[in-house]
Amino acid sequence: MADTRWLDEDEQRTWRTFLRAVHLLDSALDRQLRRDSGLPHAYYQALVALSEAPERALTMTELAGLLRSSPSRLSHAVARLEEDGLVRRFKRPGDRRTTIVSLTPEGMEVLREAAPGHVEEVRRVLFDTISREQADRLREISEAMLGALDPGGEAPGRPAS
Amino acid sequence: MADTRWLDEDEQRTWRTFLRAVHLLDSALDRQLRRDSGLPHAYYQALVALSEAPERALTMTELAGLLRSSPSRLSHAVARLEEDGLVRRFKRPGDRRTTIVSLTPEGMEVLREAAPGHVEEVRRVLFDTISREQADRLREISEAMLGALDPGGEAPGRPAS
DNA sequence: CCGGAATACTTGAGAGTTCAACTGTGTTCT
DNA sequence: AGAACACAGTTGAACTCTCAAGTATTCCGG
Repeated sequence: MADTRWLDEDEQRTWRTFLRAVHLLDSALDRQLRRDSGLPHAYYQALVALSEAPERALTMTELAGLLRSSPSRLSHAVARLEEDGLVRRFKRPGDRRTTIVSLTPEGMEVLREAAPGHVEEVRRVLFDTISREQADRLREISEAMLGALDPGGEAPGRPAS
Repeated sequence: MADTRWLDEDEQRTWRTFLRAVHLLDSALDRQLRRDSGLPHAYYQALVALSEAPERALTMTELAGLLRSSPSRLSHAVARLEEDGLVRRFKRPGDRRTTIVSLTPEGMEVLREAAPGHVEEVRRVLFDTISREQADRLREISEAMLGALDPGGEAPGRPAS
C-alpha cells in the first residue's frame, strides 16, 4: 500500500453526486414498495426472479446467485416471504440438501399488484429524468463496474421488472 | 393511474444492470469500511461531513441535511459514534432545542486511518473501471437523477472523500 | 467403502434502518 | 399573556442485514 492516489476534484464531485443519487434512488424505491406492497425492494426482486423462472421455482442457491445475495440473507428473506404465504419451500426429491423455493399464486398476485406502481417509480426516478442516450451510457458504465465487482457474472436477464 | 408504461427491453437491461452494479458497489464499500475501520459507510460519511465543517461541528439538522438522512437514523448513528468516542454532542447555548455534534480528535484519527483504504476501494470499484469520459457522463446522469430525487438540493461539496 | 472435504442451507446474535410516537423548545398570532 | 403551531431531536419496537457457527447431506480420493 504505497501513497494513496487521492481523488482529484472532478472525481470527488462525481463520486459524491453519484453516491447521493444512488442513495436517494434506493430509498425512493424501497419506500414506494414498502408503502404500496409491504415488501422491501430486495424481497420484491426475489419474487420477480422467481416469477421468471421455469415453474416459478428456483433453488436457494440459484436465487441467491441471481440476486447476488448471501445464503444467509436469502434464507431470512425467504423465511419471511414464506410466513406471508408468498413463496413455498420444499426439498428437492433425490437431494435432501437442496431447498426449492416456489412462488405461490398469492405471491404472483402481490407481484402483479405491485409491479405497475414500481415501474412508475422507476420511470419517475430514472428513465424520465435522463435521455435515451444517457441510459445507454449508464448501461455501459454499469457493465464496466460489474467487470470489477462481479467477475464472471452473466448479464442480467430481460423480462418484466 | 392509467395504463402502465412498462419498460422496454433496453430499459429493462439497463435497469437491471445498473441495480446490480449499485448493489455490489455498495456492499463492497460497506464491507471494506467495516472490516478496516469498524464503521459502516453511512457512519463514515457522517464523520467526513463533520471533518469538513467549520469547527468540525454541525447541528443534527445540518448533518442530516447533508447526508440526506432522516433525523431518527442520524440520531441513532450519532449515539453510536458518541459511545465510541468519535463525536461529542452538546446543546447550543441560547437554543436548548439544537444539538451540536462535533468530531473528536479520536474521530478525526479514525477518519485519517480509514481514508486511504476507502479511496483505494472507490478507485477499484469505480474510477479504475471506467474512463474519464464515462465518469463525466456518470456525473451528468447522477445530476439529472438528483433533479427528480432531490429537488432544490445543492450540488455536493468538493473536499476529501 | 470410509473419512475428510465440499455443498446447501439454517440459525442466532448483534447492528443498522425505519416508522410512528413522544418530549421539550421556540414562534406566532390574537 | 396564552393557545396553537412549528421545530429539533430522541426513543422504542419491528424489521432487515451481516457475520460467524452450526447442521445435514453428498461427493471424492485412497
